Amino acid sequence: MPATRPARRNVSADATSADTKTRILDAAEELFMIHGFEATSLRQLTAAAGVNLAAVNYHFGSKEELFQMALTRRLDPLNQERIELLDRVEREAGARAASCEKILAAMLIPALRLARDEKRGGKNFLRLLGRAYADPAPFIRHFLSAQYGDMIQRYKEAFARALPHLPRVELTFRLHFVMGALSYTLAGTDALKLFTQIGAAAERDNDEMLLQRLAPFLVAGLKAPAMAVNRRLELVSGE
Amino acid sequence: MPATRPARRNVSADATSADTKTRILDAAEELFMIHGFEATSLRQLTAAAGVNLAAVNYHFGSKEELFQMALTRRLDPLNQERIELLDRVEREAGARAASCEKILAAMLIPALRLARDEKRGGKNFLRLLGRAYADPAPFIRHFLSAQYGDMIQRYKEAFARALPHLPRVELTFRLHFVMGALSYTLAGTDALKLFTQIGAAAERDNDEMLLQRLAPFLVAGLKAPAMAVNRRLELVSGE
DNA sequence: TGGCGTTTCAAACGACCGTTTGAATCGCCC
DNA sequence: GGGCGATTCAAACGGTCGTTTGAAACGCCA
Repeated sequence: MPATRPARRNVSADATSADTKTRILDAAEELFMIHGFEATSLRQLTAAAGVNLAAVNYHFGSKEELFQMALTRRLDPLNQERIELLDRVEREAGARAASCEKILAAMLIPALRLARDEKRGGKNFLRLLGRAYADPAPFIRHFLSAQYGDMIQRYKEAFARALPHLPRVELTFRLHFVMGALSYTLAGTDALKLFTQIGAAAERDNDEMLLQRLAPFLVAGLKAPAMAVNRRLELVSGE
Repeated sequence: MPATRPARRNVSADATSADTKTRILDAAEELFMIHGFEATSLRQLTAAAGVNLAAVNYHFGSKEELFQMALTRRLDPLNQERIELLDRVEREAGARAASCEKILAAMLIPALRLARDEKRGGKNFLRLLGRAYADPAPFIRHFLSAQYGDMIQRYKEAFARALPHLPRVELTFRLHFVMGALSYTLAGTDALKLFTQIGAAAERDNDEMLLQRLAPFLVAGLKAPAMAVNRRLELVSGE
């Protein structure tokens, strides 16, 4: 009864052809990114990885656990780097509050580095992550919330110190908007094909240029004056 | 050979129990919103609608066409209202360019009205729409692009006049960010459960409060100074 | 009332799904 | 070389999927 997962035996530092688990994870990263969790079948996934169909259940237990492992593999180092950068930014700010720009940079720079590093998944993984944010499956939501919660809380407190005039509730909403723009940008789905006319921008630069342009947009949004009480969204006077 | 869709015969203005097509569309709106397109089966959908399984293929041809029809039903009036409001805003601005705030309001107010109107789908449909933005299925992407393209182009030109100093490429990116924050906000998935501590806000007010708070955030982001050339995203001096 | 196009219905179709099984194969240690 | 756990493999499991079918029920008009 293989209720408990068997332990790896010999971890050969194989450089030429990756072992079964890694091949599965790499294929999962790409296919889940392209098609989403539900629309990706284990049959096409194992075929793309060049492994037997049963290998997923043997090594990971289930399709859901494979998905979580594909996320965790890249997300844990990414989030740890984010925490370390935030620590550093706050240390260097000393008694003063770290600036919005620096805090946001601490959040985006690790993603930027990861996007440039194909060995850590590169752009593929960032798109998978952006996709996962928007996926409604309860196990995905629950997993991300457990995996991201602490980091988000740390950043929220940092932003609260950087924006002391901003009501806490308003900050919560704005971080919500920040996550939305970020995940949508990372996912790169862009249903409206807004980018069709951008043209000559080198493909290689796109992802970092995206985050480079995203940062000032988000900083300005975060620093915007809080919505005035009783000042409704209005089209023309008297509406 | 029922290759062509049969025509409706007697459109009874039924108020008590909606006809089959409407019941299917209502159930589709809710279930696609909750579970997404792939994860929603026609069997649970027709069961929820109280109609026969074959009714979907009879009335709509396929699951994909049903999805598109569920979107179109609400989206066409919504977008038309957006175009009309933009026309009005630009007419009132006269020779001058309409302000960013007004243009954005013309975009958000119809969504706000729809969120308040349960007869037109209310919050459910807005979440379905936000979800559809993030869905990678090619037929959804293609459909939204065809359905939204013209309206987005109109708004893009309006924003370009309101922000004449902003390079066109920068505006394209920023509208991308705007769409991201908007769709993520509408979808309301919020994998990180940022809202858990908001507390006492009345449930009924949430959706309009969301858009009320989103507007100043987005306006500030749109008005932010363009990213300086060679000014990289940086953490500390010299990084 | 009979006929006919529209709609509903139960049933089945073939295909694919995630998962399990049990035997075959591999790689190491005694 | 034999033994044994780890891994791979082909095959099948039960189930669900979207779609199709052909007959039954319905609603109108002649």
